[in-house]
Amino acid sequence: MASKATIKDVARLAEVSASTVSRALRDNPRISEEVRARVRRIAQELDFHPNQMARSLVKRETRIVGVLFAESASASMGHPFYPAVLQGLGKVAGERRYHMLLSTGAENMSEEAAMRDMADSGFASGLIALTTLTNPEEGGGSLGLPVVEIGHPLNPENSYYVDNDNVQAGYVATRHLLARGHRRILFLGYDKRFFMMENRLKGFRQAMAEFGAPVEEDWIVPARMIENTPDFTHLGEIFQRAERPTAVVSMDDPLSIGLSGFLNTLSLTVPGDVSIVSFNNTQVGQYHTPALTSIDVNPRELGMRAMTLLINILKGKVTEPTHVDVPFTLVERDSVAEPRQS
Amino acid sequence: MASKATIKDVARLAEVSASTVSRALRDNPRISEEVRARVRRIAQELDFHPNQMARSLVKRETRIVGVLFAESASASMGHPFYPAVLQGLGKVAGERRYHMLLSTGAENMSEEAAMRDMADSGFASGLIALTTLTNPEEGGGSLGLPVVEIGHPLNPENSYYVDNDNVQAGYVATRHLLARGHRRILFLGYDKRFFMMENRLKGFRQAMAEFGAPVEEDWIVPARMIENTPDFTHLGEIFQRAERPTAVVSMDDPLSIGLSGFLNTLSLTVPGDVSIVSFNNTQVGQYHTPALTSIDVNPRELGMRAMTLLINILKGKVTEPTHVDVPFTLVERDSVAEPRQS
DNA sequence: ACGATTCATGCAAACGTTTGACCGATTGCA
DNA sequence: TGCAATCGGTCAAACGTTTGCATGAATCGT
Repeated sequence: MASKATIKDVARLAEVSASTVSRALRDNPRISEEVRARVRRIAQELDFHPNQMARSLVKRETRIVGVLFAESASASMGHPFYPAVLQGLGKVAGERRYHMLLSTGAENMSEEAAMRDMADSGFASGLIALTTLTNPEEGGGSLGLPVVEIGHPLNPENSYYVDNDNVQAGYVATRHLLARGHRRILFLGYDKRFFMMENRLKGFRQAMAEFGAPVEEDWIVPARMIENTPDFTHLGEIFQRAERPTAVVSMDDPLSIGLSGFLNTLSLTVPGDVSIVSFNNTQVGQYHTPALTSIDVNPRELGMRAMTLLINILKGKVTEPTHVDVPFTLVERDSVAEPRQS
Repeated sequence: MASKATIKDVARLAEVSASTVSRALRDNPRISEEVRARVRRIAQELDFHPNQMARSLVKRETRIVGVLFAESASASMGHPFYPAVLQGLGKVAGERRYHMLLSTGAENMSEEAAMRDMADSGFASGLIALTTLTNPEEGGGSLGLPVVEIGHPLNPENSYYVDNDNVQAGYVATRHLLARGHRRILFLGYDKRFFMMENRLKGFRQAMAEFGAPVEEDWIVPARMIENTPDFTHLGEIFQRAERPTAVVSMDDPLSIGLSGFLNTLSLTVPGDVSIVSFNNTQVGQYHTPALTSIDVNPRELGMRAMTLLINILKGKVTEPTHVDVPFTLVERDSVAEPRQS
């Protein structure tokens, strides 16, 4: 019991060769029932567990997939989107008996570098990456590992990825407001570093065009952050005009909550004066007053699909670049109303 | 470039033996500057990265720590506490260049089983466990791996663990109410399966005794759950009495929010009619109206300390069973007021 | 100038598996 | 009865490192 039993110990006690033990335990048909049973028993008694290192060394595969969150795993977890994805990943990983290796690359390591690091470490058989940027620096050579991305990849043509249809999402969010009569709509939280945002904006424009509503270019505004909390002071002027926006499509619940508070300081109420359609359908948005109407991008499902896809790739069941689209849902709550007659 | 370069490839091109390459790359002083430089260069050119499997096999250590969340990693992530500790773990793991392996043991695997599984897999050099139960089934033999627990372990005497002082936390929470004049205080969310709860309750009793407030035993109530959301109907009777509680110590923010809503249905307001001191200081509690006064148990710090401790153990810097206490803070917001004159 | 140190490197064994090649004994078929 | 196929198992090589020991060359002290 002192140190772990090896396959040789089992072999000796079962009076067979190591190869036989290996085969017996793996249910190789060339081993007789009798021997198999004996080996099994001994292995049990010795509490033998094959050394995965040795195993992986010769088989050149591990049942480990590397999981890579943008901007160092460590930072991300603040937003509930990531835990949700992780939960999805974990669920199917568990079911399929895979382990997840979290890269937590050094502080300011680039996405690319982190991926390389993870791949080079040799522990993972495949990678899941929450890659979100529009231009990571230089793809570089292949990693020699299958990679499934969550989000919109650089080269959709030859990538495996799972994603939402973000232009559709942007479209639906906007149409929801348009259909209730809004025409002066502001797009909040734009960040051109993210594909996602580009696409949502595209959907926004589509919907606006469809309803013949004009798009004011300076009503497409990024979220300004001061020490991690949004700053809205630059919106003051826009919302104090007579012709102010009557509705906002906002890219994230926390952002929307901030906006809601800011509007209150201007004596504008939500949804009375300004309606909001938000994204991510988080708990905080749900508990906020008013409860936010928000698009749920289904992060858990994103995770599940990504892990399933990767495992299928690893098993050789999938070989062609594949794209899976995870449906989103608009959940209606209390932050949208019809615009006041003006 | 097809398949990865091995140490032998480097050796051949550098015209030295494999052992020399190994030593050169690890800065063994027995290698001359000249050779070291040459080997380095070649390794670089070949984009050589030592195979960690092989390496770990002979060194019998990996730079991987297994991380184990109670009730299957996958389920936990719903509550922000877990991502926060994961964030802490990840931060120091990254800094120290360790990887984290998430166990996602099969669906209904016990904590013990999951730990064994993780240990047997042979990938992890140490374990971090968020073990919370008062009685896991049978400790069983040692795992042969150092384990750091987050939370109160079964055998504090010979365990490594990091935890809050939960009796003190319970005490402080309760005193906060007592000091404002409350005497009829209900303890909500008790669950005897958790050490944590036992301790907080102990602190509760201490404070009550200190202020000479009587403890009604049936005011120590568990959280009843219906499909994952709390059910308060059984509290109706208690809160409709004339001598109802004027304050509640509640074990979790989401629970408190539920309670708050329930009280409203009884035409009781928070904090006007009932004050609440909550635990976990989550975002939802912060955004809720009224914003919750809540005890922050500092989950991120818990994670950081746990990882630091484990790595120190692995490096042999710590050998004696150690306990680190992470301070909590009571953050005051709007859910506590003085009781109405009655 | 010579044996004793030190220095820089190579050799080979180990780490614990898996797996293709091999081998003797049964069995099947004609 | 002879020969091939099948069965049940063993042997040894391989996976890619690390590391104790051996070795030959250079350096040193006397």
